[in-house]
Amino acid sequence: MKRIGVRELAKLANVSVGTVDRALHGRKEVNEQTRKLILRIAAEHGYTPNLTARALSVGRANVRIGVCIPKEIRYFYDQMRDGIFDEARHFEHVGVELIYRPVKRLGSKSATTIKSLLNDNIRALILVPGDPIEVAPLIEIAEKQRNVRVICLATDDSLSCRSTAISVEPKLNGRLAAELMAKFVPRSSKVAIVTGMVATEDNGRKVEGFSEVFHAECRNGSIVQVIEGHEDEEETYNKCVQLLRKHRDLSGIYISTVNCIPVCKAIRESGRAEGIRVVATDLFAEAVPYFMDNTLSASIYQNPYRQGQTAVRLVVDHVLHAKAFPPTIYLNPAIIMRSNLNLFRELQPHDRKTRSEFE
Amino acid sequence: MKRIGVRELAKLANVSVGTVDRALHGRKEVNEQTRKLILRIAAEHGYTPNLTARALSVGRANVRIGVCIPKEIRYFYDQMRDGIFDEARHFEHVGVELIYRPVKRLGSKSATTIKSLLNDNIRALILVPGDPIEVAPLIEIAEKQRNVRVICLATDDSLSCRSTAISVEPKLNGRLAAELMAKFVPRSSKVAIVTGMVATEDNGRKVEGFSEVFHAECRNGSIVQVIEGHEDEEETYNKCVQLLRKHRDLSGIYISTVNCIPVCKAIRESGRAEGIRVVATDLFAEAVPYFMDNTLSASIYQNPYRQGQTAVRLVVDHVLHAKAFPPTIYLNPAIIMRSNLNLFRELQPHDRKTRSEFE
DNA sequence: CTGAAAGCGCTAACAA
DNA sequence: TTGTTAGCGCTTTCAG
Repeated sequence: MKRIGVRELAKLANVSVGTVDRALHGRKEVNEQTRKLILRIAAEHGYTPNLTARALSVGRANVRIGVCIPKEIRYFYDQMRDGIFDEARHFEHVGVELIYRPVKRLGSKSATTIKSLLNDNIRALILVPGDPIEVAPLIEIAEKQRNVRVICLATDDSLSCRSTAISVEPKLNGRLAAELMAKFVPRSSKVAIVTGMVATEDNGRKVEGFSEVFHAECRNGSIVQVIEGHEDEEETYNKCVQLLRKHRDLSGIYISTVNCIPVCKAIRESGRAEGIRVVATDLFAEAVPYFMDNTLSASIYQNPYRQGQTAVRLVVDHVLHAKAFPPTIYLNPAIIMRSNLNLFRELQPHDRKTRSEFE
Repeated sequence: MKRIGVRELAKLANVSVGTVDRALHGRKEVNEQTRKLILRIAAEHGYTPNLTARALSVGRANVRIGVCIPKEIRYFYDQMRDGIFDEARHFEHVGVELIYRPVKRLGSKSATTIKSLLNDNIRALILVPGDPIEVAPLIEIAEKQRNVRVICLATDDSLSCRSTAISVEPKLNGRLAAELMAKFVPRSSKVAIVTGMVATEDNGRKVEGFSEVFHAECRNGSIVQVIEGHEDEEETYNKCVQLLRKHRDLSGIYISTVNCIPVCKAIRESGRAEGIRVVATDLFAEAVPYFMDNTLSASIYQNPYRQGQTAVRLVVDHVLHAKAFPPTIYLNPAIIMRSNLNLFRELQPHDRKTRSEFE
């Protein structure tokens, strides 16, 4: 079926393109009768606007998307940003435009940034909610008052009425780590968990997931300790040294945070890398040597690039194709091991030109 | 910096927009001198074409993509097709259009289909090369004579001059399987490989990769047998039964083909699922019970959906953004285990509407 | 309330 | 080899 345009619509309704345009956009300056007529004809003929033409006519920035993500913990959010930008670039010609206003760190108060974004005539807002309690009311305003679709990345703000959230389910993270661990270590093994703060919802659920599956899969296995490193290198290192000293028969450690280096160091220095299997989280260049010497057995990768990509894709689908947002999107985490290590984006050369977009 | 257009370029170079256009597109009908001048000015002013305008001007359906992939081994190619179609739909409005002419099975002679596609005025051709020897000359014709960019999916046709190929490197498949296996089984373990035909290049390289890494990672481990099942259920089953009978101390099997059911059946019936770790390839619904009862420990997933998606994306980038094709794209295989099983597309409800595009 | 007409930036057909 | 010009389909004045 041949696509129809405003021109033929006008002809069919015996009006001018101007009127058609007004009717299609529900502007007020049009007779209710003719408006209905035009809409009916449009529907009958399956009219869909040519978005390219619209973008051209209206002069870019049809679809402004605000982006507010942290700039630090460089690896993770760098990848996320790349995913967002790469994807957005593909939809430039239909008028997609990003307004990028990063905050310094995940903890940073983002309220003012978000507010400024909301005043910038955006259609959607992609953000990583640092403090859910601070952010939730802003999301409320965005969605309800400003008609801005909000997408949470990396972690959900379930308190709020965000349109959707994209993340790797933290519990799944833990479960997957546990399944690997249970298959790596012999029965009756003792393992430990190193985390940031259990109080953080995400970390708590990772620990929960790990614990459930580990007990189910490793016969007679036990989790001897859960260490909180508070994302601090030194604290984590010291606590690990103690852990290793205390449990001479430890055979596994699950690191549920990205902060794995101090753990690896402690293990390596203890000379017990052989006997201890480590499952970590995410990936960055400094971790590579620990994969190579087998200190790290595997890592659960949360795919920040794809999270970003997916967010933009969802917005595009929504505004351009009127596709509804799914309530939540749980991505599948990847498992990193020595063999596939070098295929991950984090380890590609930094030149943006040569780097593939297809991790 | 304000963006500059062909118009101002023309003014700056003291020529007309027509000439600018010709220069920018490296068409022959333009003086080498003026071409250089224009390009220099364009570069100096950081000219980038307005893709919206271009898309509009050039009119829709300017990017026809031929698709010739098998219809059978239903799961894998179904997913691939979905990936291709989903991605193409996003670029409909810039004139991307698919011509889908599947062949029955991977073995099927595809020459006539491909030829018909080539006569259909396509800009690019996405195909799964069944028989490289049969297909290579056709690719040659497409690329050299018809100016059609050819993209090989799932497996490379390295004989040919295809623009690019997207696949999971078979050797990596094997290596990853071996790394998992080596971590699952104790040292000095005996394992076996079940494959289709070693003579097939892909299968051969999988076996090669597995063997390399397994020997390196499993101290004193050995591969006691490589079974060729020729993708036949019965043959595979019988050979497995024999294998199990012969090697009472077998502790692992790597199945390098998708045909894992007969292997699982044989193992389960032997009552030795406990003692044998199985690493399989890809995923389909019938395999799920074997994951649930731990007959299957893991599977190396080649991500057909993403292969398809990536192919279309590459073509779009190429024609719309003049991006060069990378010589080869190796995707990262995913590792499927019990915990993340249900996140894979194969196990989602079949309703296309609810199914997410983001495995 | 409606119609006519001028572009948005680029491509391509035709003229010179 | 180069210049001129008419659109692509839509939005948006400006008149009526």
